[in-house]
Amino acid sequence: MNNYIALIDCNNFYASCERVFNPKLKNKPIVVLSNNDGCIIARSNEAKNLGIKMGEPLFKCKSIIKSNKVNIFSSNYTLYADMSNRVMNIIKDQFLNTEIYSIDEAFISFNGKSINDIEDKFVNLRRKIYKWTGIPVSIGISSTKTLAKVANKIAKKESGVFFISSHDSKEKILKELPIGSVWGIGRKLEQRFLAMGILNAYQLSKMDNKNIRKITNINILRTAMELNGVNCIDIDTSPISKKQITTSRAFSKNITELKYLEEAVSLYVSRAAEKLRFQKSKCYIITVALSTNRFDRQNIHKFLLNSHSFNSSTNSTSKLISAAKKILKNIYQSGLFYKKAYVFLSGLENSESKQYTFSDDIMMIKKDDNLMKTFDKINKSFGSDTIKYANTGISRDWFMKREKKSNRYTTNWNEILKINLKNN
DNA sequence: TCTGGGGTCCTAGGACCC
DNA sequence: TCTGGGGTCCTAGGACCC
Repeated sequence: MNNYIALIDCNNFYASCERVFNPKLKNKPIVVLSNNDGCIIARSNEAKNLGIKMGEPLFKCKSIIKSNKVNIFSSNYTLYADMSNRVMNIIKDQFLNTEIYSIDEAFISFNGKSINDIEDKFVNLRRKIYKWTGIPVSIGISSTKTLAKVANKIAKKESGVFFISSHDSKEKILKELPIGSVWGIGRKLEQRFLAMGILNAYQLSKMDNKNIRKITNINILRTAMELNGVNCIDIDTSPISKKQITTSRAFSKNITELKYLEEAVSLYVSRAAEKLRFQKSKCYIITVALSTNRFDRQNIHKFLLNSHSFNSSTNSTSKLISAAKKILKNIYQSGLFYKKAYVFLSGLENSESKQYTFSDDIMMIKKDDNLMKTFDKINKSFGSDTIKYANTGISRDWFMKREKKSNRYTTNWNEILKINLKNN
């Protein structure tokens, strides 16, 4: 019995989610946009073949989109998160050691005997996920996470399941894999390696360890070792708490008035505090930042930021909003055109094992805890924002633009898919 | 007109301790 | 003339991931 690692990756995930509920989109080009309908963040294969690039601003590829009748969608995270849960549950049902790595990827660790058995198992899993959710996935299998990533790239191009099984095939594959396509090597490191004549994954795997360590960091040494089949990056099956929580978003238009900035920042604080309570944490530090449009060539780009420390950690939305408003007043400069606001929560600790001090008013803290518990419970049962803080804004004119959003087919009764039997 | 959001980890350097 | 050795913690900034 050998230990293997598989990477299951949903194909063009957001675009595939849209397709599940709209079969007319089959074989048609689709793109999904970022918040504010700004950039392309997902493409179907047909859209990729038209030369539309990942991360490209929409206005730059308008003409290709128009002439090829590409279907455009604003991002619908409610739908994508629900579809992701469905896929992940099927995987977790079958494999004990599953790490949900991102919204559309999961690593699993398993023991296997024969190559044929293993391939059969994953061909079936792939079929099952497609049948039960409508989402196509690719599965790469090998001995380490980094090699499973490599195998997955090939699976995407070929039959959907790919197993790097023999030493010889691995060598050939790594020689054909450009250095910049290795997991963990970004743009900067790619340039450095190319300048040194390290052009592909195979060359990296053959480099001297001390030399790698000298020119890069410990992570890249791990990557190189993983290419040689040595496990260095563990499967993490427990969802660990985040060490920092961020909520930041660009506005649909520039804001100059403090009043609207207060609304936006209060809303972002509410969201961040919800995330904080969801992972059962409290924070000591809140940071608020404002930024002007970094693409505006007429004006200097400004990034204004300040923090507040609490004597006693908190996850109360009211306390956090009140601190955030003070920071905001302090950093705000009139006459600037603000495009984006940020809220960071840091200095996190477990709320259930919190240490109190003599100066803590424990009765008040318990009261706050209960209030927040009720607040979250109501919003969970009746939908997000059923109750909200009034200073997070009523009309929210600055709120992000999402003009091409599809329905939340799976989570909202009013938006459920309707089938017209007459036409069938 | 128009350019995402949310994370993690590592390193270097400073402050400080004995 | 001459100025140790070893450690921790914190922070800012850089690089990476999806």
